[in-house]
Amino acid sequence: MRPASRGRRPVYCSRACQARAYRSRKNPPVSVVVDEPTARQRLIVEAVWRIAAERGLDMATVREIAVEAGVSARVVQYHFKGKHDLLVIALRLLHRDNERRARDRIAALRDASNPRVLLRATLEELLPLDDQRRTSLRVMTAYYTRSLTDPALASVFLHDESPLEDMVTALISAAGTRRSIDAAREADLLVAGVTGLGLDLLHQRRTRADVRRTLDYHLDRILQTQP
Amino acid sequence: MRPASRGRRPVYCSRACQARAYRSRKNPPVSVVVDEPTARQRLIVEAVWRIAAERGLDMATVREIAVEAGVSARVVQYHFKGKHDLLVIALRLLHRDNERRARDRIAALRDASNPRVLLRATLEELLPLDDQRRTSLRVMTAYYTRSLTDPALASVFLHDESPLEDMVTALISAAGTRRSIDAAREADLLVAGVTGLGLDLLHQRRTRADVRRTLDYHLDRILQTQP
DNA sequence: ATGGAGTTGATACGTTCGTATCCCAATGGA
DNA sequence: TCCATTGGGATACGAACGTATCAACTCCAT
Repeated sequence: MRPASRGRRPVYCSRACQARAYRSRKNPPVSVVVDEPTARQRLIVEAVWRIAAERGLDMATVREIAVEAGVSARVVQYHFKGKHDLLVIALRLLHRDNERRARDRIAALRDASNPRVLLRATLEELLPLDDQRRTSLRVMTAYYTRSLTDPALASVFLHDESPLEDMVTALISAAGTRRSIDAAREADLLVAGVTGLGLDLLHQRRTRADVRRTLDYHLDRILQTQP
Repeated sequence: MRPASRGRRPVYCSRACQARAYRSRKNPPVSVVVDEPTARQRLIVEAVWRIAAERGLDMATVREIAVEAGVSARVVQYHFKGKHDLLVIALRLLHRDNERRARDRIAALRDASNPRVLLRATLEELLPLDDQRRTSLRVMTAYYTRSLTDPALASVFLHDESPLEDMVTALISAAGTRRSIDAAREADLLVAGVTGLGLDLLHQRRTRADVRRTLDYHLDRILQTQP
C-alpha cells in the first residue's frame, strides 16, 4: 500500500508503532457480519434504524450514528468495514428481524383462530400500526429508494427466498374461497395493495379506519363468509 | 444584512460595485416559480429529474445539476432561491406534467373505446411501462421517501386536489359493475395495488407480463364482461 | 455614449463527510 | 515477565457541498 494520500501523515513515534501500523494496514480490523452481530454491532445498527426512520437515511452519517448509539465515531469505524457495509448489514438485519417478528406474531395466532384472522394478521404486518412497524416501514422505504441506485442494497431486497405472496396465496386457498377465485392473483393485488396503503398511511394521506375498511371489504369479498 | 461571514470577503473595486452589491443584497434576484417556469428554469428542473431518476436524489447536487443541464453552477444559483426551493419546484412541476400527460393520453382514448380500456389506461399511468413513466416513477419514489422527513415536500404530495381514487371510482361506476361491488373500495385497492406493483416492476421483482396478468384478472372481476 | 438592470463567470468560504492514521489501555497466553 | 491482540480515543486529511461575493458581460432606453 502506498504512503497514503489521505488521513494524517505517518510520523511514527517508534519502530514498533510503524510495524504495528504496517500490520494493521495489511489486514484491517474487518468484522464482516454474516448472521449474528455482536452486542456492539447491534447497538450501532439500531442507531442506524432510528436515525433513518426519524430523520432519513441521508442523515445517518457516521458521526450522527455514533452519537445516537452513545459511542464514539471511532467505534463505528472499528466495528464495520465502512459506512456502506454498515448500511447493507443494517438492512439485512432489519429484514431478518421483521421476518422473525412476523413469524412469531402469526404463530401465536395460529391455534384456535379462523383463517381470516390469520390472513388479516399477515397482511397487517405490512401496515404501520404500531411504533415498531411504523419505524420499520419508514426505514424500509428509505432503503427501497436507495436500492434503486445501489445494487448491493437491491440484492438484499431481491434475494428474498420466501415471497410473501406465496404465503398469502396459501392462506387464501386454505381458507376456502367463495366463487371461482384465483388465489394467486388475489394475493398479488392484496400484498401490493396493502403495501401501497401502508405508504399512504405513513404519509397520513389515509386514515387508519379507511385502510381497515378497505381491507375488511376485500377479505369479505375473497373469503367465504361463515354463518 | 451583516458583512457576511461566508463567501469571499468584500474588497470592492469601486464605489459603484459596492453600491451594486448593497442593492443586490437588499433584494436578491429571487425568482419564485409559481406556475410557469422560464425556459432556463425548465432546463435545470429537467436536469434534476434526470439525475434523480438515474443516480438518486442525493446525487442531485448543485454542481451536478449544472453539468447535466449544460450550464454553470452559478446559473443554477441565480435562477432559484436555493437548492431546497429548486427541489420543491422540480417536484411540483413533475406532478403537474404527469397530470397533464395522463389527462391528454386518456382524453385521446375517451371517444370510441369502452370503459374498460379507459380504466386500464388510467391505472397504467402509474406503471413504468415506458421511459417517460419509468423515469417519472423513479423520481417520484425518491421524492416520496424524502418527503417523509421534509414537510415542504410532503405538502406537495398531500395537497393533491383531485385524488386519483375518485376518478377510478367514477370509472368503475360508469362502466357498470357485476354484482354488489363497492366501487370506492375497489378503487382504493386498485390504485394502491397498482402503485405497489409499479414499485415491484421498478425493482424487476416482477415481470411486466405478471403485472399485466394480475391487472387483467381484477379488471375482469370488477367489470361486467361484455360478449 | 452612458448607465442601469438582468445574467453569467470565477472564485472563495465555512462546514460536513468518510476515512486514515497515531496512540494508548486492557486483556490474556507463553 | 513479556508481548501480541483487541478495542477505542484523538486528530487530521482531502473531497464535496451549499452558498456568498466580486467582476464582467449583454441588452436597451435614454
